[in-house]
Amino acid sequence: MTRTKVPIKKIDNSTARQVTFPERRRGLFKKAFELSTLCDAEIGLMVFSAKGRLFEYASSRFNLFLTLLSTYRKTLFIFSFFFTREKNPFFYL
Amino acid sequence: MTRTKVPIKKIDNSTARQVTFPERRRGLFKKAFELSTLCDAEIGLMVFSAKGRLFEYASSRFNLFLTLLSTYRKTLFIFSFFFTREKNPFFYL
DNA sequence: AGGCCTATTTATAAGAC
DNA sequence: TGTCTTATAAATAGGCC
Repeated sequence: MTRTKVPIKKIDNSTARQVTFPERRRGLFKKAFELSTLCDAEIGLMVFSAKGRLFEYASSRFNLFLTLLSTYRKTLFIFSFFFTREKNPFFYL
Repeated sequence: MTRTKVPIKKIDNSTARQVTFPERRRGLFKKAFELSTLCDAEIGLMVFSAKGRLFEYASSRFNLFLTLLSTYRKTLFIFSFFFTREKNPFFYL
């Protein structure tokens, strides 16, 4: 239920946190798509889960931007260690 | 008022579109902050207005990512021409 | 152009299964 | 664990100033 108001701080319970993550992630991506569509804006959005998994959204032209970024894969891979709490991040941009 | 349901397509009226943009942009950034905080996720979000103005949000560790990106300013500047409908974009990453 | 108001739509937390 | 439900919180469209 947003049957109850939830304070905006890290959810203590791990299970509850893992349930909330995909729900709100989906909501965020939907909002990004709507803003881009309604207002003719270009949007790039990257979300790393606590375990370092990457989810991304890009409006049409932004795909060019992400393509550009892929040029720097090795550098970004190094940086991935900063984004994850895992010692061996399982994603690769 | 969401007194009426709005179809998700480009808002025809320019004034209405310009009113909606900052409102939904604020909403999107808030959602990004909430997801990052609640679920311990790292988020990078870039929004270009139709005129090419940049708005961005980054959760804590993502600032390192944006710092990295600044290394490629010149390349991104060239790309800015793809993001904007203006001939002379007034932003510079 | 920007800030409040508020009816209505939308998002979502917790339950049920 | 995943899907569906539903009560409630949150976002927001259009008015008004």
